[in-house]
Amino acid sequence: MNIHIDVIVIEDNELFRDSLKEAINKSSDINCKYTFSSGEAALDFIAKEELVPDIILLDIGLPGMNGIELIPELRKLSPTSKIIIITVHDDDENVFNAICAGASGYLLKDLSSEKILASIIEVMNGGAPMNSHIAKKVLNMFRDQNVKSNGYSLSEREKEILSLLVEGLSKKQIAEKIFLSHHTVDSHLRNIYAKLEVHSRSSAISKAIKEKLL
Amino acid sequence: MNIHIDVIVIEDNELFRDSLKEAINKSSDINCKYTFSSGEAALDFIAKEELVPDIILLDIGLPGMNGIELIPELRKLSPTSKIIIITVHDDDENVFNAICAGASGYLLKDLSSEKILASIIEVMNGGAPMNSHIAKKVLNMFRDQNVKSNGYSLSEREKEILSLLVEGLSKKQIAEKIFLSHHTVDSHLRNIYAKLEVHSRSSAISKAIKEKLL
DNA sequence: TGTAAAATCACGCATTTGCGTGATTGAATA
DNA sequence: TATTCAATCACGCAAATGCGTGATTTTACA
Repeated sequence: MNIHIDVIVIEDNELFRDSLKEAINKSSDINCKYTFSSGEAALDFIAKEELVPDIILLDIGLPGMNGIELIPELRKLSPTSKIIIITVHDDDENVFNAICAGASGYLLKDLSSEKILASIIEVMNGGAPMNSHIAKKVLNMFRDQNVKSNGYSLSEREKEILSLLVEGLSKKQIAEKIFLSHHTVDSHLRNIYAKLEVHSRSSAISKAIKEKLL
Repeated sequence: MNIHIDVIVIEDNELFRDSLKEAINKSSDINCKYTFSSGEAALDFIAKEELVPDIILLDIGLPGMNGIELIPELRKLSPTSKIIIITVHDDDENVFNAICAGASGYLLKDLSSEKILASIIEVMNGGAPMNSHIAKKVLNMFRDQNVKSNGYSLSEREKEILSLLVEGLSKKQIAEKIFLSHHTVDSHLRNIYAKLEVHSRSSAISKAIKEKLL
């Protein structure tokens, strides 16, 4: 079979850009015809030539528009292209933004050319190659977003009522729904407010959702 | 220097368990003294012997308590141990639960013994080795959790007021904070409710947070 | 230049909410 | 056995809320 993968490189450092291109073109299956030293140049060319690369190797630290900002623009012009970030920036914010913008891989610049080629293949096969420290960051961010707090020791009844609050029901509606007097619901609400240390329905709802209390 | 990494294996398949142990013990730096065929056996032994392994290789499909349920228990007994999942289960739910429970790596069983050893080293160095398809799943789940909806075409002013709502302020407080008449705030609120298609403050707040409107 | 949308302000009213201040019952726990 | 705590119910009141029904002024844009 004759696989053919088209790659473009967007990287402002001339040396690294050329060495990436060279490394890629050593492979028979993977081909790099175009490289760009800025996001603007790449966007112009892609728009004009209606270029649809399989893979875009993208640096973050670019002159003018940075790599992260570039991702949505690239995806507009060529939605099927997979984007692999290759950068020195491994801080949470950049990683977070790149992933949310839709990058398919996140590699650091210390990588050998063999591993970069392997990563391109992985992405083409539906994978998401990542530097293992980046992966750790992603895992930690992911976990932190999904920890269920439990520190307020709400009773089951209170959790039940809190979740109805979050659904937008009034005291009266809650009372009807779970067959209680509205006085009882009121009483539960006060206890909930006390435990959550809030003084309004709004704050309780915010806290419940943001801190994943249910 | 003389690194020494203690590994235990929890895996019910005898063949795979033994082959893992053997592969690990071929390395001079990494050592596997104990293996277990069930979570319960591992927990008992760890508790009794006060074992503190550096790495726990953990299967998901175990008899009795499954690997995911095991993670919190293992972390209680030996909080410093890093857990690497090695399994055939690559569905979203298992991946999600494993990560949230605090796994440091997620590998599939088709991996060569060299790569497993390399993964152990990576975890010891603070990384999180992951099968690239698993990584893709994590990336997708992560991205999906962080997409900002924008489909309600709220104006800037409305977003501002909505965010103050979420903070728990009353109309009067909002009015004072942004130097408006409370009538004006009321008016904005009604427009927000209309755009979000809700009829209460509670529902608006829930929708704003859950759908990441701010 | 005209028009539509956004932002501002206003009154009245029925309903809802938060809170102070109680009480009773039953289950769990020390 | 005593005591604590969750769950239930009750009254009253000041404040806040949602909504109907207006109006005027900016701002954007076609």
